[in-house]
Amino acid sequence: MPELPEVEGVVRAFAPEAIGRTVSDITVSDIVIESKAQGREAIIKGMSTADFIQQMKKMTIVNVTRRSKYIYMNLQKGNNDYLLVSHLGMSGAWFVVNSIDEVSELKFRRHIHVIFTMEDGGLLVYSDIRRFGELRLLNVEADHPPLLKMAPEPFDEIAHSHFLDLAQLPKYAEKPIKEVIMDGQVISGCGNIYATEALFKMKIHPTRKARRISLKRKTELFYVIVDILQESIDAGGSTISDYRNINGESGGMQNRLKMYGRKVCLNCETDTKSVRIAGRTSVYCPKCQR
DNA sequence: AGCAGCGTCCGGCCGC
DNA sequence: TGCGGCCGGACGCTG
Repeated sequence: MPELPEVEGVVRAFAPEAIGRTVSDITVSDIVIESKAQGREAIIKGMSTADFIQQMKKMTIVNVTRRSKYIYMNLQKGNNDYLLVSHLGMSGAWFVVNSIDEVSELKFRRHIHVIFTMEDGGLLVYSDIRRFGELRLLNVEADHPPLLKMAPEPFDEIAHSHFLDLAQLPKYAEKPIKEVIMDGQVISGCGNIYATEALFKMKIHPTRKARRISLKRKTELFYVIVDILQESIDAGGSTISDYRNINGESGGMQNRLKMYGRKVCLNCETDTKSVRIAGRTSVYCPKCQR
C-alpha cells in the first residue's frame, strides 16, 4: 500500500512524463460510471462523472507534486488554475503509456478506471484494483477543507514542533502511540508500515499511551519516523501487495523492513504478536517493545 | 463544538 | 474447488 515514500516515487517518475501535456479526452470505466450512477463516491470524488470528464478536457498539467500521501497536479485551462488531487488508496497506480496493452500486469490492466488521453496521443492511465483511491478536481486546495488540516511535510523544519505540540494535547494523551503517529494531522505520511517499523526501532509497544512517552522520547520517535521515510524514499519505496511505481516498477524497501509482516523478531527470535489499533493490524515484538 | 465510533469505497487473498 | 470473512486510508455521518 502506498505511503509517503511510495507516493514520492510515483511523483518523481510521473512528473517529468506529465508536465506540459494537455488532456484531450477522458475515459471512465463502466464500473465507476455505474457506481457513481448509483450514488457512490467511486474514485471520482465530489462531482459527477460527466462533470469530471467535461471539466478535465483541455486541461494542461503544469506541475506535479506530493503532499503527504496525495499527488497534487496543478492544471491550467485558459486563464484559470485548477488542482487535481490524486490519492492512491490501497491499490491505485499510474501508468504512462501509448496503449493500454503496455500495462503489463494483468491485475492492473483489468482494473483500469480512468484514462486520460493526451493531445499528443499518449495515455495517462489510472488503475485501482480495490477502488479505494480518489481523484478530486478542485479550483484550490481550500475547496476540500480536510486537505488543510494535514500536518506539515515531515521533512519541513516546523514538522517537529508541530508533532510535539499535537502529541502532547490532552485528546491524544490516552491514545495508543501508534494511533497518534498514524494520524495525518499529527505527522503526515506515516501509515501502517512505517509506524510499525519506527516503533520497533524505538522499542516502543504500539499500544503504549502517548502520555507515557516522554517529550525526549517523542522527539526521538519523530526523527526515527523521518529517517525511515527518507530511507524508504531512497530505496524506491516498499512494493507490498498492490503498490507499483509508474509503469509497474517495484521498490526495494520491502526487503529492509524489520517488523512489518514478520512472524519472528529479527532481534530476539521471539514470535511476533499482532493487535488491532484504530482498526488496523499492528505487529510488534512482545519482548523487545515495551 | 468537538469527538468517538462506525459506515463507506472494494477485490485479493487466506483458511476452511 | 468454492466461499465467507478479513483487510485497510481517509472522509462523512451520527449520536
